[in-house]
Amino acid sequence: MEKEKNEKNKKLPKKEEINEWYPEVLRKAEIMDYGPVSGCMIIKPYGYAIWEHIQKYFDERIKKLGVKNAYFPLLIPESLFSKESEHVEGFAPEVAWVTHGGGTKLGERLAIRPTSETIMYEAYSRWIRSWRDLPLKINQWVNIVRWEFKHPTPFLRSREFLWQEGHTAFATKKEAVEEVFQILEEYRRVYEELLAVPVIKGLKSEKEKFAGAVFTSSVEAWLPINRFSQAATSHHLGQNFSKPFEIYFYDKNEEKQYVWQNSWGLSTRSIGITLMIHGDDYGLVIPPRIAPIKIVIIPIYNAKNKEDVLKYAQEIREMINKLVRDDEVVLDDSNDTPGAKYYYWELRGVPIRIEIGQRELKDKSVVIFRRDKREKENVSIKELSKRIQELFEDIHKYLYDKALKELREVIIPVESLDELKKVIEEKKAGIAYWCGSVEEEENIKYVTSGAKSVNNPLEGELERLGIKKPKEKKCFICGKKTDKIFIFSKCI
RNA sequence: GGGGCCGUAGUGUAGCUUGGUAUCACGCCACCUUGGGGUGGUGGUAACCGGGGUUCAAAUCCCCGCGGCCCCA
Repeated sequence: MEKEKNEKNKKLPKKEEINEWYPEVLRKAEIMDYGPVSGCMIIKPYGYAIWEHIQKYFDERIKKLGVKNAYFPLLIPESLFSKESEHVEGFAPEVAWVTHGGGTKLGERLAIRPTSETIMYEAYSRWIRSWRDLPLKINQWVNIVRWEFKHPTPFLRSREFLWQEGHTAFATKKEAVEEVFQILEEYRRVYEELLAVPVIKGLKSEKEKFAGAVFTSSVEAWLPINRFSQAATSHHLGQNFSKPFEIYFYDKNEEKQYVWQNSWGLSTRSIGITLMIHGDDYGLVIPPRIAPIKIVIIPIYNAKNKEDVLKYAQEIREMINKLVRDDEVVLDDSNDTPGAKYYYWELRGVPIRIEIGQRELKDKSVVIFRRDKREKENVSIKELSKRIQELFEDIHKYLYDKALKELREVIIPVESLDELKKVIEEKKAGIAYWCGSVEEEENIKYVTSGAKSVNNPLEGELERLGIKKPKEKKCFICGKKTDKIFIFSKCI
């Protein structure tokens, strides 16, 4: 009986019980912990290091596009927050308000930012005067509070989260719209190149677009909880904000013009998406490019050869230090047995493990274990550096391909609402030609008990990802002719 | 938005029906032992989610709050 219990604790079945697997593994691997308030979690160092990788990568990319970082206040006066009507309506239900300072009731409530359009644009209206002030491209890395009432899920749906929000202003609509897709492509890169997660670039439906936007584009990822997740968004705001906020400039002809604006964001949800997709029954599998610890070295010795083996392990470590940062390699010389260390580091998702014992010492080699496939191989130290680099690439590719295969298999072409209903009941996603009407989307949600439109994939996306299209180019509900294809699914 | 289940050391649990010294395992610390997939031993550490009520006495019964999970809309 006790043995049985111990065996059970070893493996964490991901597929069958992912809703328990996910928070349990995240906590055991020390990615996060719960805080005292529901939906507000602690990101522990091992999890935060992943965010730092994402930040570094994206920050460098946007700086090349001329974006500068800044910081705007957390608190937004209600009057300012309410200036754009669609925007307020969209966010009002989930805004957390500061109403008191100490014991004194404030004259005006202050919103804790659920997003920073309003507080930034108040400043933009003072900063932008001439065509020479444009384009203005500012980004901030900050926390956000949105008071969700659904069950919180670590990283994927929490009341407080971290993100970057870019807010840009242009003289012309053309420049602004171009940038929307430029940024969307950067988000695709973050997911596919860094996190090994395939995503679909596309446009949100009228119903699902950002409150206050002219249109919203997104990248979307499929999760093993049988839902799509909005992985990042890039909005074109048109002049919806510049008019109420009076953000205008005088052009070269001395004519007054309102600016054209965008906003775009990527949050810590990206961490949740990545970890949920790649993990397995042994715990996390962290893609090499963001792994806080990339290599763990396990020395295997007995009383007689301990010194020699450890010395050899040290040598190997120094070799590796040329490939990865010193803090990204761990030489685990603690007193646990090798097997115990294997399980420990596998739970934490370290991509590569190097085992070193008497045998390897003798023939100047090491055993390399790759976390993704859980396979071992023997490598001579001459080949070590090269092989590690190959493996990092290969692990990334393997994880990406595996996720892509699942994405392809889960999107099913449908020709009617009944078919969509069936597909959603089977916990998959549907793809259909659809006219995009808000009423029809409400009906879809009702009939399928909760499915939404995910997005309208951009030209070429479905081909790029190898996703099948439906045949007839007419709306699967009203039958009207249309060229627009949408994916439908439950979402988180 | 509606309904249900649950909360005991860091983790997983026993105890709750029928109120009376809180069980076991893992983990953690020390020492010995062991070492190529969770080595074995000895000793130690550590808990009743918070508040209120009932009672001589509450982990146990009642109420409120906080938190976690599930199902339906």
